[in-house]
Amino acid sequence: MRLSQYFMPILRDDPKEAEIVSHKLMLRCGMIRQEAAGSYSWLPLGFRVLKKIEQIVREEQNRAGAIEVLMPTIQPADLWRKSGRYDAYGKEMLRIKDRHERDMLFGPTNEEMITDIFRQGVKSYKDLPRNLYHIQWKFRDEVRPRFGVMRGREFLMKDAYSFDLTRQAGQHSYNKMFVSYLKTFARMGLKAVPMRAETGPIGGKDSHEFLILAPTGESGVFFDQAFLDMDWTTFDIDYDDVAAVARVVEDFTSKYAATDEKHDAAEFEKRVPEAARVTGRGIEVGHIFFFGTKYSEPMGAMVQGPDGKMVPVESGSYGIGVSRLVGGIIEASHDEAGIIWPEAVAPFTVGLINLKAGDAETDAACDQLYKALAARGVEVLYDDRDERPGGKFATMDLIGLPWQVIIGPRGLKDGIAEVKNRKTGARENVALDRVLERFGA
RNA sequence: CGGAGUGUAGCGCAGUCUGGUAGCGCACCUGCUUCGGGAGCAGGGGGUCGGAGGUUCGAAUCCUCUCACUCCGACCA
Repeated sequence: MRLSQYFMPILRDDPKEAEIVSHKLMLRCGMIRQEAAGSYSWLPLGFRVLKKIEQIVREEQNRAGAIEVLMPTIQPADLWRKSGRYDAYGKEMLRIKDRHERDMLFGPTNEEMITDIFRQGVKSYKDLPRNLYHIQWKFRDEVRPRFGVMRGREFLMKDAYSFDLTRQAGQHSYNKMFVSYLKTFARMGLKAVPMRAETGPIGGKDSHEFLILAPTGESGVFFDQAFLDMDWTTFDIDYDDVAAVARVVEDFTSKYAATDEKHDAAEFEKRVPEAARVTGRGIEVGHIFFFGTKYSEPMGAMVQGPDGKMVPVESGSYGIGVSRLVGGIIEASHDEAGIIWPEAVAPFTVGLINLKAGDAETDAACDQLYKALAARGVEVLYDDRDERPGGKFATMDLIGLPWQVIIGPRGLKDGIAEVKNRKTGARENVALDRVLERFGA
């Protein structure tokens, strides 16, 4: 993409409504635009990141055996009356009437609808287990939305729902999601520590939330330093191996980790040596629940067991805040100059800087490299604008692409480009004809 | 939902107390000089002053109502 033809409205000053760093940076980079309290348009740069995150989530859900569907944002109220949550959910649920005066609502979550879908399609224990998910916009009419996309009212969420015949099978489904969450967040460069959680309005028996460390997080967190030293990235797992999956869960839940709601100071001090006690703030990026038959019973989601008897299915639900992750990753990865995108979610991999647009030789070298990179599938944002170098550097640092390739007359004399790593700041001179291979192209 | 604040150009702000031609910086347009870490000079464009009523010869400014947004607390992917 040529920056001269892109839509990326950069701001030099922080908009005053932004309080936390991710919100400021997203606005300054032109990633989002606020439309109402807690409601944002996603501009091209932000949209690319959102889609990258969504795709990683999708791949890891599929890998763990979940099956993608898509349910509507607007739901009929009757479904919720059946589960008893229409009244219980309170004002957070946005209620709407259609032209026939039928009660509708903008879905804050989908337990009811998915259970209804499941009920129609599955009658026998032979059809279990199943795990259905979708990635869809939710609306929760928060009393006080804030912090940009971190606590919006409208937000993109992945929610999965598992259905099993027995408690034990349900536990395995829960465990699979637990492990897939570790992998999902790790792929985005995050260490999301699983912590035992309150079940809240979703209700149920077992629950963990996944939190990433960030000073602006909304929850206080207390955990064992050993978590951060664990291997989050390389463990490979056979999701059908019940014992192996359970071992990973066991491994990641055996150490102390709690949010302030569940924190027990005495236990913390007993179980964690002083030097290893980490206390700080965390951002919740995922939350999983095992709730047994809480919804299947009232919703009549029954299957016929081997003995011919009807039994309610055991189910769980599993959420990842996809749009929140965009902010969360920035909170976890930025510096004074701007964002530092982990490569897996970066809107572009390479920022190509033409230091002297209008100079025939520099233009030619940049154009050639730009086309070659693009042709080989490297995502490159080419700053071909006629601007001064300082502004270009500042913009590129601000939007935080992992790599910068800097080409100007000075280096060009010797046939070299400069390659800069945004994260480390390290620069190296690379012969122009070697830049392609430098990016695996 | 309680408490506190703010609405003036794309962004940041002054002007409001004490009514009298709507301003500044950045950004944007034109020209010249510049050009490896946010340049200089000159010229220029852009505003229903959140909205509606009222007071007044005259309202960004005073009065009434209203809407939106932000922050602090209780709740949450």
